[in-house]
Formats: sequence, structure tokens, C-alpha cells
Amino acid sequence: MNPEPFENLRLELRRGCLVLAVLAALRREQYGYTLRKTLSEHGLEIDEGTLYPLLRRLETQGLLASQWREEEKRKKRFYLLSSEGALVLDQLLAEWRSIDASIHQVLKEQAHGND
Amino acid sequence: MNPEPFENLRLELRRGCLVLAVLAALRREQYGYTLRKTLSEHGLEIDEGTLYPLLRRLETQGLLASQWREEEKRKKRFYLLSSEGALVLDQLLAEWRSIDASIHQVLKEQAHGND
DNA sequence: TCAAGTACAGTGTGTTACACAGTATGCATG
DNA sequence: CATGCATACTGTGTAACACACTGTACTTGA
Repeated sequence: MNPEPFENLRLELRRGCLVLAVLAALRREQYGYTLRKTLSEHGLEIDEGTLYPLLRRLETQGLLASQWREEEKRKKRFYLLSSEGALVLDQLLAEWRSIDASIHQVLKEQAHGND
Repeated sequence: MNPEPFENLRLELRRGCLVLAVLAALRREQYGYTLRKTLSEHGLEIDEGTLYPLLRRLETQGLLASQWREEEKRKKRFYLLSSEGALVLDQLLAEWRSIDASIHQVLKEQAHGND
């Protein structure tokens, strides 16, 4: 049934962080394919089927803007963080740090004599 | 429609981290109510309707064990991390640090060629 | 004695968003 | 012209949270 609950939890853990990484990466204009490679190089694999809907969602929310453009004889859709997106990125980073601090606090608690 | 996409993203960001916090907190035996308060004190609010199903899921996966017991004239269900849960906690913490490092790397990239 | 509050645990439903697998196009090159 | 890669997108199943709700036992106070 659950041979590897860890895998599942690991994916869960990464979920919310993807948005953070995408927003952060799009402070510099990029198109989807290279964005994906960029994140991958930094250790965050993201499926295409996850990335593109995510980009569209973020654009719908006004957090980023996209633009079809031709480059190297190919049409690519370039994405760039909007000013609103920059604000949200800042807020999310603050939340991220807060969560990180909370986790560290919990970790610092004694595990008490259990075994 | 989306007056505050940030709220949504913020919740997403917290989602996966809840498991991490719960597992970490349950290195010490606790029952649901105090667990919730503990996490809340450390800055991680978690709804009861989120916590209890989560606990049951983790127990189903063998990551923690629970036990009904009477204390202060009340029956409470005490939860404690299992040895398997401790392993998973370690792995998740490693993943957490890895994600954190990835995000920091992405953040370090220049937004433009500037500065 | 009864009402209300709180400690404590649980359930059910809607929604969100990811993973996965698939489609589609253009270009390069053997 | 077949294969592969660069590039983008879609559809479906599923997992899990948020929210609102139910339910019990104990305590307090009028």
C-alpha cells in the first residue's frame, strides 16, 4: 500500500515551495524551458505539466507577465515577475522564514525520554 | 475573484511543512489538543480538521503510534513518533534543508545584469 | 440543577493544485 | 525522412487541506 510514504511527504513538502522558487527565478525574464532548467540546476525539479499551469495561474493572478517573442528563430513565451509579484514574493519569503524559524523552534524542544 | 492570491499561496507554502512540524513535535509524546497548542505557540496554526486526519494518516503509514490513556480524569489519545517516523523525519528535514538551499541559490541570482 | 464554556476528538465536503501521461509544433541532422 | 531535442500546452486522477460541523466529558457559576 504505502511502500514509501516518505516519497509522498517529500512531494508535499516541495509543493508550496515551487511557487516561491518560480517567482524568485522570474525576477529575471525567462521562458518556460530555461526556467525549468534553471530550477533543475538549483536542485528543484519541476514537471512541465506542473510548471506551465502554474505559470498561467500566476499570470492570471497578476503576479507575472508573459510575452510571446521570437528569439533564435523560435517563438518562445517569456515570463517576468510583475511589481505585484515582487511584493508577493517578498511576503512569501517572509512567511518562508517564519515557517523555517517555527520548525527550528520545534526541533529545539527536548524529545524527552521515550525509549 | 482573487483579492489576495498571497493568502492562497501562503497556505500552500505551509501545507507540506505541517507534516514536518507535527513529526518533529511528536518526538515527545503529546495528545492532539496540546500538540495543536504547542505548534501554535511556535507560530504554526493548524486547524483541528487538518490535524486529526493528518495524525491518523501518519499513524496509518506507521510513522507514529497512538494510545488512548486517562490523564487528569480525561481520556486522551497520545501520539508518539515511531522509529520509522524518526527516520522519515530525518529525511524530510534533509529535504527541507535542500529546498531551502535551492531557494537561496535562486535568490542569489541577479535580477538583471545590474549591481 | 441547569446552562454555558472549554478541553478534547472526530467527520464530511468542496476545492485546489500537483503528478503523470499525453499532444503538438518547429528545427536540426544523419 | 526519421529521429531527437527544444518548446509549449492539456486532461485526468488523486491527495490533502480548510472550514464548518458533530459529539462527549468535565468545570464553573447562577
